[in-house]
Amino acid sequence: MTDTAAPRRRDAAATRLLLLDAARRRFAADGYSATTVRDIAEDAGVNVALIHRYFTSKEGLFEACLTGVGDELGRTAGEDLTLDRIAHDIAARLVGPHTAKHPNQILLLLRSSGDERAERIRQDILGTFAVRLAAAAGWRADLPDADQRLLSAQVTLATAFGLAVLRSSTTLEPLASAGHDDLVAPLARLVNALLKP
Amino acid sequence: MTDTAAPRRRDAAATRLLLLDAARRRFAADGYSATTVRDIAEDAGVNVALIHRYFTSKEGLFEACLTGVGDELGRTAGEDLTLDRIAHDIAARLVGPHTAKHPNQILLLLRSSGDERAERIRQDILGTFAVRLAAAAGWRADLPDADQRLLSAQVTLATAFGLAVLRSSTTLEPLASAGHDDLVAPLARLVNALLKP
DNA sequence: TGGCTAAGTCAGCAATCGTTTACATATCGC
DNA sequence: GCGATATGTAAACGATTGCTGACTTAGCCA
Repeated sequence: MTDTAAPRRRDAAATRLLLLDAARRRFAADGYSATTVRDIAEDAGVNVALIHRYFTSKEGLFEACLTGVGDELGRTAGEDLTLDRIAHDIAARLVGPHTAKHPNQILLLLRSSGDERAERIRQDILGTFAVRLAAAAGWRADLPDADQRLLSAQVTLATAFGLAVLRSSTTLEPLASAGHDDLVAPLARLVNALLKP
Repeated sequence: MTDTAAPRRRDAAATRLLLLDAARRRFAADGYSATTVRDIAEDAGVNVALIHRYFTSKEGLFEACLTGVGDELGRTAGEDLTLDRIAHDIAARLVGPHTAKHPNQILLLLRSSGDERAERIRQDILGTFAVRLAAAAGWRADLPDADQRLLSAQVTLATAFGLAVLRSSTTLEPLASAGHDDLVAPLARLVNALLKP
């Protein structure tokens, strides 16, 4: 019985990703301060000291996680967002296939480390996301009711985040075990009421 | 110059409330694990050891905070909740007058300590609150579409929580500085779309 | 193949955490 | 007024935290 696991091949980029991946899960699920660097390192199967080698600090790692989801959202939820697909997209991001690999990464955008730079990154992502949502609903900055429309988009965004939080931290039924289609129904009505021009 | 502050009169119940009050603020604002018992004690102007005397542990104090907001919600958001007052009530709870004394106490219901008993308390409060919301919209357990209606009520609840989180942890404009009336407008449309029978 | 550098390991630092214990003193019934 | 007891204080405990430095070893190129 060779129970001694074969030591992984040395690869800086690969272990960096391992750490980033484990960190994203932990931070999203447990929050910043409840997560220890030793937890992350153990999840990644990597020595603790490497966290500081590749990310200089726990804060640095958290920052990297934030920019990670930022880039991912930038790619996934692209420019071609149409009004009648918003409800579907939100539902997909709550129960979709990526949820299996990266459960509830949206939550990461609500986790706070207290660090100023991380906070700025978070603000930027949320801001551009809200604008993108509003734009899909015909919003433009020079319209007379621009503020009210943007506010409505942010309320819609709030619903998405609230659903993510409730589903991840409670067993509130029927919400907790609602599937994609179950969520699309009320979300479509919500989007229609809030964002329809 | 008598700069030595007059030592408060010894009063167990009073200092218990001082601790509870400070704890509710801290836990709601910073979360469970980011809050230290020394922070709470200092805010309350009270010795750290008294936390363990009156609440046996940090977890115990957190539990007491939860049941506190539970009772308060039970009293404030009474039985007489009508459909067309929901939007107003939610908005009031986000920017209302109690917000001055107890800013964002709703957030406490989303903070997790990991403790099992605290988790149960949280679940109970959220569950009954969702049912109460649904009931105001004509929901009854024996209706054929009971689940869908309850789900819609929980989505509405999710919006309220999402708004609380976003407003407390970001400076997302115009949401962050939106007043009561600004919020009622979209919330009324939302409630109308989701809960109207 | 030998050696140099990058990649990973190990042990332990100082600080802070929740908690406990031993002690001081205000408060109140008698 | 006196003593019993509830209330508050002070100091420290062990455990855990993020982090660091000195060390070992694998990987690659000349």
